[in-house]
Amino acid sequence: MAGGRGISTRSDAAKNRARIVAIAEKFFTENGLDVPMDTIAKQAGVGPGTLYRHFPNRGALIAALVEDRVGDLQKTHRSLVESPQGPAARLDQWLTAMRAWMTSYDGLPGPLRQAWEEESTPLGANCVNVIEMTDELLRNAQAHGLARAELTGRDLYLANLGAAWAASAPSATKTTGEVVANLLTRGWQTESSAGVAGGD
Amino acid sequence: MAGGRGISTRSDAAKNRARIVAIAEKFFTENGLDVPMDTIAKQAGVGPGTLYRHFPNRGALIAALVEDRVGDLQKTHRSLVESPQGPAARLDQWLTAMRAWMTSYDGLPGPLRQAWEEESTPLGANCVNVIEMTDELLRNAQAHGLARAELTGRDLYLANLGAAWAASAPSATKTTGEVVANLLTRGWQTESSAGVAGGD
Amino acid sequence: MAGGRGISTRSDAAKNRARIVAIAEKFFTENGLDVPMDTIAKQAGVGPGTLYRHFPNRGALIAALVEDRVGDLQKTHRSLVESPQGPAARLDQWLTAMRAWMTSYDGLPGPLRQAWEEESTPLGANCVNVIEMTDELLRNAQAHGLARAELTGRDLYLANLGAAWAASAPSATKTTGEVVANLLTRGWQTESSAGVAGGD
Amino acid sequence: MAGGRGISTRSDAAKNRARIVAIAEKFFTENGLDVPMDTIAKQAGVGPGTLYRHFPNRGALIAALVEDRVGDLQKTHRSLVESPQGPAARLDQWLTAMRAWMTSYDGLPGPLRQAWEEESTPLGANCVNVIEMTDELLRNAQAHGLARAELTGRDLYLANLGAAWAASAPSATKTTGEVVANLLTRGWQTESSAGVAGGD
DNA sequence: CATGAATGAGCCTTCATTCAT
DNA sequence: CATGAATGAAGGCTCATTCAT
Repeated sequence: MAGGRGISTRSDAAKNRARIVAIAEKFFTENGLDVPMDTIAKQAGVGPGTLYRHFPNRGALIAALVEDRVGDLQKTHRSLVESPQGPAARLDQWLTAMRAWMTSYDGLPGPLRQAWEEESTPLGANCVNVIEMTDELLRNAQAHGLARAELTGRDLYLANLGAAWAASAPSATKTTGEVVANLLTRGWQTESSAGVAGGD
Repeated sequence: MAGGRGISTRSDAAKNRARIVAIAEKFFTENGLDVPMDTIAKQAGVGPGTLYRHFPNRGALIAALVEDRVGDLQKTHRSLVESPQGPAARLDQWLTAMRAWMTSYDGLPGPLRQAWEEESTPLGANCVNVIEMTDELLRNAQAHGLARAELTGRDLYLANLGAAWAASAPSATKTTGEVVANLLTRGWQTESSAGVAGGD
Repeated sequence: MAGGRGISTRSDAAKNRARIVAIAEKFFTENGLDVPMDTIAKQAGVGPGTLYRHFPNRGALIAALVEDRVGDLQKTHRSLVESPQGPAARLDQWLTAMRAWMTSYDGLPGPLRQAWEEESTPLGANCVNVIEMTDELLRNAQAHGLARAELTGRDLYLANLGAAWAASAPSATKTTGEVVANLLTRGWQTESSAGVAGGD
Repeated sequence: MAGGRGISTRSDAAKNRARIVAIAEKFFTENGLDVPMDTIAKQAGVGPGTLYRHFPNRGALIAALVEDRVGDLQKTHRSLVESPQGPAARLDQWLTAMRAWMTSYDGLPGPLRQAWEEESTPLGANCVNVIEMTDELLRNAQAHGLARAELTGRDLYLANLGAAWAASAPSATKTTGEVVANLLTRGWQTESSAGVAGGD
């Protein structure tokens, strides 16, 4: 119908992709991840076929959006790595940022848990990426004796994913998230009870 | 309960209900909570109408199964309350038992998070119940200075729900659960980092 | 359970039947004929089995209620037959009363149309009865040259049933019924158009 | 409509839609409006999804079929308007045609009564349309003193709808419709009884 | 005679994804 | 490369009526 020669067509496609991403971003932010694909396509002014050309399935679309946000997260990571703060503070801030990323969209923890450690899937690749960044900051804290030695980035990742998920509970307040996070940082024990329960 | 003469007409109903519960238990355990109601009915050898007579909706069926398991949990609670162990150890064991309960069925944390603090729904009532038991053991630990004073049963409940959820990740190993739980108990910080990062 | 000897049981049954009728009357009046049988049984404090013992099916229950109202209609008929008014006025009043009967319950015209001329069904028997009463008053009017000779009670019955049905339209006003009835009485033609259209 | 190159993709959709309409027409004619949607879909050789794509609900499907028939009715209207016959005869013929339309399918009067005067629904729009055509012919008759002045198109529409409904009674004969219609035209009174009973 | 448990066909939709045009 | 039509499984639920207890 258009009849351009090739390059123009490509830019068409790029424009479409961009519009889809923008609309999906909006819808996912406002309504969570449960929006039907058709709705997104319609809003983006394209047919579902076009949507599926750019993103072979729902997961791919989510992954693309998530990837964008991972970009921001990487910036945070870089700035934390170079930050003058102590390793523990850095890790702490990192985890907070990570949880924010995990709750970018309502319902995101689900796919994130699903893709966890699946290096092959696009979403999984991002997860691995985030885990590695976590690992880096964690190791640094461990090197200074500020974080328990037996922990890994994976552990922190998954635990915080659970925290992010829990904090999205219907009757959860804003505080809820912080409390749960705090628990992950300090545990429920006091120093005097250490060794008495759990652990090791 | 079954009994001899006159009173019943319930013998058959009870039998059916029991069969439904047994089948649901089986399916939920094997395939998670997403089994179609009709499948359960069919397998139980009853019509959908009968299923819906006993359990007006999927939530009610889940609640019934969960309630059974809460029974076990209560026993655990009682034995812990009377246990000679120290308060911290008791709380620790309680939380482990609670997480086991939360993962009775694949997908259970979802409804549990949903019903959380809804006293009116059958499932919510059970949650409240569990939270209270948690609270009791927590307060006891707090009274001995073995658990941080600002925590509540709700906090521990929700955090552990998140942990239970996270530990159900597809590629999670058995260890995963323990590690996350351990994190909730002791936090990631070492003593020397306390105060440097995180909460309060 | 009661243990009376027979007569007492019978009175139990009668009491049940009466309660069912009373409740059904109430429900049908308030919510139309679409109320589920179970609802009526429950409200009447009996099991559905009992309900079905007294009334073998929904139609029978409706028929029983309708029959009660036919009783009133018969009184009206008698008083009209003995009334000093002219035959045309009597017929007119009769038709009004009949339409009121036809709309005793929302949705009644349906079953009435269905049962129409089925002498064998209980509801049909009532219809036949009403048609006969109509016929009597009509014939009287015809004998005085006040009603068109070719009409029968059946015709008037069915036409008024249609009118009753139409007057139950959602956005019908109170006037609607009267207007339609008036149409059935006088037709849409003026005298000067008689013979030009329709008829014969 | 089918066409040659490029524009379409609709050829198949149109074909499907046509098939659906044809099947629905057939089923509705033979079995009344109560045919399950799934049945129609299956018979049309399409999935239920396709059926619902074309007609978002049963009402829309009915409306589409009814609209087709309204087309015929409009032709009748035009030819009557231009007819050399007198206004009363025209109105009479119009009402007959309208009743025929109203009974296109068994059970149609129901939805028609429901949608009556709901300009917003597709079916309602058609009703309004028909009422307006009725009004036009009625006014013409009134202008010549051939129809009672106080009547409106709405009145005639609804009264005839009731007549159409009544004439669909199970044991109604072909004659029944005519008799009832005749009643609406001339009323049951003779001239000599005018004023004695009814109206005004 | 009452009870209420059981039946089970039937209904309307929704949506991720594919593929003909 | 875009379109949007088609798919079709799946799913939750109702209710008139029967019948075992």
